[in-house]
Amino acid sequence: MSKATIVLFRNDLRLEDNPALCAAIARDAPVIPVFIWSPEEDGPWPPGGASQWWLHHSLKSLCQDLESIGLKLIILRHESSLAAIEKLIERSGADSIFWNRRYEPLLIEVDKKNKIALKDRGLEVKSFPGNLIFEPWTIATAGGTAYKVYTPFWRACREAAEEAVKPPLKRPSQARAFASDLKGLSIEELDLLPDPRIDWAAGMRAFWKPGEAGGKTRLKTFLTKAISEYQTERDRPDHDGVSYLSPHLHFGEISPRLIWQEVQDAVRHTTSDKKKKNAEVFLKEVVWREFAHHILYHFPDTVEQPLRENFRDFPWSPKDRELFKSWKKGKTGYPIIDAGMRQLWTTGWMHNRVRMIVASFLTKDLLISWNDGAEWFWDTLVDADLASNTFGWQWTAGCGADAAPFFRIFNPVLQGKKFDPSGDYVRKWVPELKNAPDKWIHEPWNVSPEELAACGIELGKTYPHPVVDHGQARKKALAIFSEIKQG
DNA sequence: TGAAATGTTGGGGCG
DNA sequence: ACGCCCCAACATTTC
Repeated sequence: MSKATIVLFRNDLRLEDNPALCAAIARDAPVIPVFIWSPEEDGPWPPGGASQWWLHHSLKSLCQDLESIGLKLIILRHESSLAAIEKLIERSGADSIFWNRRYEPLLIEVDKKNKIALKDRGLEVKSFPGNLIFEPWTIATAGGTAYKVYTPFWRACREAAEEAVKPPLKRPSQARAFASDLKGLSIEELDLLPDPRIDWAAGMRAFWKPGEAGGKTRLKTFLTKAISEYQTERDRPDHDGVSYLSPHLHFGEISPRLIWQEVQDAVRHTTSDKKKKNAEVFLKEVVWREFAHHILYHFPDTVEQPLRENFRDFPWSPKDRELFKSWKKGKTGYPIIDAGMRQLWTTGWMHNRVRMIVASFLTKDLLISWNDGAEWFWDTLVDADLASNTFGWQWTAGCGADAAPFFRIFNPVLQGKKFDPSGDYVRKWVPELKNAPDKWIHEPWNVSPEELAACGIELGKTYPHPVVDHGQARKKALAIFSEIKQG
């Protein structure tokens, strides 16, 4: 039996700049690309509903892409990835297995154990850096410790970049397929899609194109247009000012190294200092993602526990089911909050500025634990990523790395007026308010019932009263948070 | 990658 | 012309 190389696909569902795949092809033996669905290995964080929808479509796209270079993706389903791999080795006689690294604490453990077990069987096992620009252990302070503050981390990355950021690997044009037929499952058999009777995915389908080509298109579009105004436009949920790359990055449909490179290329010959500045701001955002992974790698407990220990026993309110539900469903009576939460539910995504606003509202106005917010995001976001999600929530709650100070409490009305000045974002996602004028669309409780009626609004009926008074909630939060600010 | 409270300044109205 | 007061507008401090 001819020797073959297994390539595991996990969160790197792409052909371009895929080190494991390229290395396998370079080995000049048949290549067996494999995807193993083993959500049990994610422990408490198996992919949520929105992520599974994305994964289904991304796998479809990957299958086609692999076919175009002569390969057939083998899809397996097993509680244990090791058991699935061992079976496949028996059937194929493969003598080596390559993969790109993962960085979530539990998955690092899985991959470590698998590596040892497979090496013991005499296989050549190789892991590659593919999903981050900077491996988490390569960036360290002068004292050799992990960074906990973003700016010095950014500087360290920026400095390391000239050396560390290698040109992305080309998309392979041809590969040697494994000769005999290896039976696997169809994508449908993984049963990743939500019940088709409730067409929950309609909004997601309308907005997203999962897969490598979709990611590439997003990047091209962004680089030709929005990047030039990124610094200010990225804060505008009512505009198209962001890259929309987050889900593509999470599933590895696009490589962060490729993004880095293409951004540099896009401004290399420009004479516009402004464009250069804006591109740099975008790279900084890409590196926030790296920072989140850096933190998760060095502080694996942060998935459940706050990084700052003085938050360990923080007196979060016992979760009021009704209140929490009003947040989840976008019925808090605060237009910008409700718009964001409904955008999330409909499209599987929320604008980053609005994520900060709704997260501040949950943790500071409602005093509900960031863990509960993180869980909801995990299930509903197509870009749900353990590192970024954990990091973002701890940041807002004030208990994480380089976190927002306890007194930084977003005012949903002011944020709305500032970043959605004409109310278009609210009108799009909260149609009950579509006839409200710009002037008070972010604070409908501050106008008379007559004025509301003229716009077809009746508070408590067509649109909810605010579930809490922000002014009072803020005072309460300040009192509670100030208790534990020390340390 | 906040917002509110408090402090300061300076122009204009007015006696 | 002058001082006084008022109050935006802006700056600083505080939470």
